[in-house]
Amino acid sequence: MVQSSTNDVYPPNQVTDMTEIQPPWLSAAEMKAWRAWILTSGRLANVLDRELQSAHDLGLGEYEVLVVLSDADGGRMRMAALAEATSISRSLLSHRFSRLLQRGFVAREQCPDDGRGAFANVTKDGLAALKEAAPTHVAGVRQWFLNPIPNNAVEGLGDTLERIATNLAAADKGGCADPTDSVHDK
Amino acid sequence: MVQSSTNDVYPPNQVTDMTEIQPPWLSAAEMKAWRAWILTSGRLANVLDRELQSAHDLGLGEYEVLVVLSDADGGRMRMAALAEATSISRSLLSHRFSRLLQRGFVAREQCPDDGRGAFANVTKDGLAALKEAAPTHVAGVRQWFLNPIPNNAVEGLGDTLERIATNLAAADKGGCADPTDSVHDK
DNA sequence: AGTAGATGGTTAAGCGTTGAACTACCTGTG
DNA sequence: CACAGGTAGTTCAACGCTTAACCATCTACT
Repeated sequence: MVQSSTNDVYPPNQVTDMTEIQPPWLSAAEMKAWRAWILTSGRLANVLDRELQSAHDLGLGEYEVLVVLSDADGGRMRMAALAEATSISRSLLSHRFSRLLQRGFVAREQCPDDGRGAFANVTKDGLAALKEAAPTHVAGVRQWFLNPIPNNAVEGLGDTLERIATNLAAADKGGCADPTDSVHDK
Repeated sequence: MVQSSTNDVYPPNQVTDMTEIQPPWLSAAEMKAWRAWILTSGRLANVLDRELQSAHDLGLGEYEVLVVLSDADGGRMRMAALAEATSISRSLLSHRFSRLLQRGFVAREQCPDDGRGAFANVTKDGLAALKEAAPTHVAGVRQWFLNPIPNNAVEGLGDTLERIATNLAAADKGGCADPTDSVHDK
């Protein structure tokens, strides 16, 4: 069905010059980076989630909610802001939040200024759970994510990832505004 | 509840020298890279999945299955190999596969050598769907993932990601073997 | 003031994913 | 040859996530 060793969906691998190809397909280096990204992002989330789950009965997503919340001024945030900071939908946050609520890790607080609004709070128990889980998490991040990165590359990688994340945030909000932030801009 | 502007779960930000801290917490640069990773990986998968879903009624995961399968020799693979190549569990693959099966994009084939085994095949329709969806997908990858990466950084990033992915693959298989592949090895 | 539309947040129903249990088959050992 | 244990793949039940609808409140315009 497919005779050559490569498909024609990603670029044919006869083309190995990575500097010229633009719209239609991906150069070899681009494709390698993309496929590695796909594999890495899936596996990394899985491994870290499992580590956290089995050691502390806390999902990576729940952990993130607690981290962001605990880092917020006064340990509280509006739900919408929390959703955005953790990059999940309001609906999903609502679900996650009520799971954390049942465990006593967070609390709701009426917002005085806005009758619709609510503040999310971390509780003492939530902070305790966070502190307990943090070493596991940080060790996992170091082992699986940071260690394989060359020391002098961490900073550059951070910049790049931040640029990608920022573009995507704009996409999620403004429907589909084309990203204004490309490093290839002259 | 939290007085300082930072929490004590990720490293206190008094510590800004990123070269020395090791086991306990993350340096500022490390933490920035990690948090950007978390945001990026979630958002990127969401955006690309939505693009593909709305334009071609195909999930990113399904697309990946078809890509890997179409790239395989003869357009067929054993289920377990396919699961590993796409980095998902056998169970999940089984589900995804049967969804693709219902749409006629793939087919099962008895494995002659091994009575338990099965080959996964891409069908003509599957390849057609793939070809149709590919431009959308590649455009998205370029726009959201590749464009924000400095041109000269793509290759290095690909190497780094591949290293991370390889370590994680080992972790998923051999239970919890410590990663032998760290760039910090002297 | 009164109304239309936007926003904050939750809820309901359906679907995808997960992990364990299960069937069938293969492999090695006595 | 029999049997124990491992492997390939699917299925079941539980759970988390997504989408759309929903209510309440706020804002802007007439």
